[in-house]
Amino acid sequence: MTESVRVRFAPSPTGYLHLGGARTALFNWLFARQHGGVFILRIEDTDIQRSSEQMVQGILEGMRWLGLDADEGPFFQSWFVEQHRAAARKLVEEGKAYYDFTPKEQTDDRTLKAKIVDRARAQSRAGKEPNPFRDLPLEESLRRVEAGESAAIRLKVPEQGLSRFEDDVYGAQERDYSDIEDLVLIRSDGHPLYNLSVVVDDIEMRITHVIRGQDHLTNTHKQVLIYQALNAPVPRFAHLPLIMAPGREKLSKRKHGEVVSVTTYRDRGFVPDALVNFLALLGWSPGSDQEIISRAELIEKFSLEAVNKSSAIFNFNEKDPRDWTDPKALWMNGEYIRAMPLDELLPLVGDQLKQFGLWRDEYESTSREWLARTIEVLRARYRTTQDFATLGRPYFSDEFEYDPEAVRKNLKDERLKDLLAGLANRLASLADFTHNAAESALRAYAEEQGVKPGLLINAARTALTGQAVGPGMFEIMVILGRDRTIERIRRGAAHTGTL
RNA sequence: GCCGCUAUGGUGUAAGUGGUUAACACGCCGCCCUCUCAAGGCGGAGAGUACGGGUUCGAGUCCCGUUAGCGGUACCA
Repeated sequence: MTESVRVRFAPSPTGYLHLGGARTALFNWLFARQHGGVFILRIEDTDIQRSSEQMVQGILEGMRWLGLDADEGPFFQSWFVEQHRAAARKLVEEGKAYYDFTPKEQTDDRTLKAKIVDRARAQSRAGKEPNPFRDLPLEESLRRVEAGESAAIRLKVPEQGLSRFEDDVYGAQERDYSDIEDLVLIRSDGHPLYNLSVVVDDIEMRITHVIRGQDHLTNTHKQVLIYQALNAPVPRFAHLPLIMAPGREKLSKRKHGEVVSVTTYRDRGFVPDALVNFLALLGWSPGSDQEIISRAELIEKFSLEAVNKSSAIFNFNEKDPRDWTDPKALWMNGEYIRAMPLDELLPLVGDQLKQFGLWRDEYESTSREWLARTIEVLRARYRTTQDFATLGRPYFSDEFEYDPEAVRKNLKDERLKDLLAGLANRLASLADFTHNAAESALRAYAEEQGVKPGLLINAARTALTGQAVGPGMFEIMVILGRDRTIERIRRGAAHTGTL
């Protein structure tokens, strides 16, 4: 009987779901789906001080939006603290771990990192000193603990030999036991520590493949030791290369803020499938030239063996508001907006229109066709669904700004004041206000007046939308309808020469 | 300091077991289309594969060294 695949995503709720975490979740999810396995969500909330309910909700929200549904969970690691303690006690009884009565060192986390390095440096220079409590007889240890003396529990790490495991991404891994210190399993205040907790939980949840960030690669040796001490089967491990910020900096929630938060992408108009597609290509490739890959194909083609070993840079530019995130991510999102069925795009655009106060109830009834057509016309030039509400505002509202640059370019000609007024009259007298009728009328009028049609077309576009760019001008007229077209052209005539 | 991981254009990636001028996508530039901007089509610039040594008829691919970046080194996760 072959044990079916069971994987988990185990974020700690000390911040929102960021892109690195999302990609880890995605790869776990893809792996599970591909193997018909189980994807488990476990929130590692044992760091009570830094965890918060709000962050938990944020993570859940992000995963739901991305469509990474868990088959089991969410479980909370804090539920299993007693089991973690019991496991440690068992190891002490079996002589595989011991009570360490060394008083706890005070650490202020200001200079924490430096302290760790200092200590490690001193140790590597002078050599490790054996822990005096490592071989204390069990009876004596228990007596002292019962007497109320506080002690941490440490794992006995072999003094000699080599730890090995095979990583599904990084290959064979080795580490000398002498480089691993007797790690603390349970703090002297009874609080179980990370390495113990994950292992006990992963055993309990019968995890078969641990897929997580590469920052855990070297610590995996410690965890393997705990599995062995607990007589539990060691799962397979696969570590994922890290995602870095420009300049090869670590991607940090604190430093890089919203660009790395999944919810930002939802709020700013990303299509979930597009972000999933983009994330999948960060550190993995199907081995072909294919860039646009559907979720179903991702499930089919994904493999841990094809995951890259080197870290990838997520290339956003904090200064440019138009290119607020990785240009390739924006391009890809545009591809999805262009290619996806209109029925699926409609509600996403609708959400943005609502967010910007541009929604009208008739878009769901009498104007549904109009909305669909308008989105169809606009989608070729937008990269996020939010663009419909910002760049596309003139199509949904009469209140919009005239871009000074566009006015200067298209409405500065003095003759336009009369020409536009004349054009408005011509359009008003049209029997049928259609694309072709409007175009014929405009071209005929231009010829009569001895001007190039382009002059009137570009002027009209700016009069109608305040912009110098946009869809074909007669498309715009049809979208706006006769009344608004005429009104805006007259309004535009007033703008001529204002700048 | 010690241990480990990594290294292909600006970015993301290709280049089965070493085999012709290192490929694709994004971005950038130009042309076509055209009433503008996109989209689309076509083309261009941009790396000789971090550096230095080997092995080999032949190395981005194998080996060694160096450098750089990253990770770990905690009674954090």
